[in-house]
Amino acid sequence: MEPTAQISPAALSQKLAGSGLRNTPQREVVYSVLVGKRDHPTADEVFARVKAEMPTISLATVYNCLEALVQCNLVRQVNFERGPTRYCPNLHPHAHFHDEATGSTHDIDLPPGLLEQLRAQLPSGYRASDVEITFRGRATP
Amino acid sequence: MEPTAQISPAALSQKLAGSGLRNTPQREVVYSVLVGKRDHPTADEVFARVKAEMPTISLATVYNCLEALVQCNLVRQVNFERGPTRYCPNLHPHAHFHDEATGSTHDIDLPPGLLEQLRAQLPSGYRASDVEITFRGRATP
DNA sequence: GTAAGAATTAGAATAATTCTAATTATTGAG
DNA sequence: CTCAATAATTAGAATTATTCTAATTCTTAC
Repeated sequence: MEPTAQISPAALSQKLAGSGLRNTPQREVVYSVLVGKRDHPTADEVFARVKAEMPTISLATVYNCLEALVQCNLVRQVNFERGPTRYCPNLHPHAHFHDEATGSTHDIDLPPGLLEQLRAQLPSGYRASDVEITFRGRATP
Repeated sequence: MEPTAQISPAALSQKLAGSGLRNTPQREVVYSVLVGKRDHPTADEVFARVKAEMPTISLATVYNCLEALVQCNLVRQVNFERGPTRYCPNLHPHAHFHDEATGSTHDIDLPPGLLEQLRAQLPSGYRASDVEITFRGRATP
């Protein structure tokens, strides 16, 4: 997979501005740390890496910067079903739709074969015991 | 979507036994509460519902029961990327593979159109702004 | 240059989950 | 049947990840 190129500080500022946010040295460093090592770090790990370059930064600021970068679509949160784990006794293959307006979660039926088609995308040697598909958005009745 | 039928206490015991676990009154009540109202409750919500029937149960036991039911494949955890949120600067459409052996997460390229195909499964009126696909398993090199 | 708003900081607070130690229940061997 | 071993439960403490708070600093626009 070709990597996402690191954008320039000017472009970063512009992206942030597009969401009504400012650029700051902290946000630049947090972003460059993420692009520099693409191993899906946690906020704590980002904090540790950023501190090497900017020892006075606080964990709260790292959270703030990550939130800003996610908000302006420069960074994705990998597991964004934040909050408590939810449990589901439906054993049929299905996806979940998380309604951002109501906070509720609905099951979405999947046609047979779709999961297999997805599994087929895995490189050889990758054996997936589970596939989780989550949609996030709004349902208009 | 046709609902998962509630299995009998005997079948529940058998399923649990298959994973080296025992059946208990607490596990039966937790399971029946999940099947009784399929709204993807949190552990806390399960706790509240179960207490109505079994006031002496503890939250720790509810967690234990849920874990047991997940382990014997009677219940699915809806957001199972437990632990800290991870961040990813890769903006190309891609899925994630979470290696259970190493705890690491890899990006998985997706062919163009696959996300659209997935979105097409949504009932009308459902508008998804994000689709998250997570594989869990092992990668054998 | 100054006022208003935004961002940062340290540390406290909260929320979800896991751990601990004591107790109770169940199972299997004899 | 009885007893030891193991499993499950309980209450509460501990931990972990995240968010909040209040004080301070930085930017931007006028």
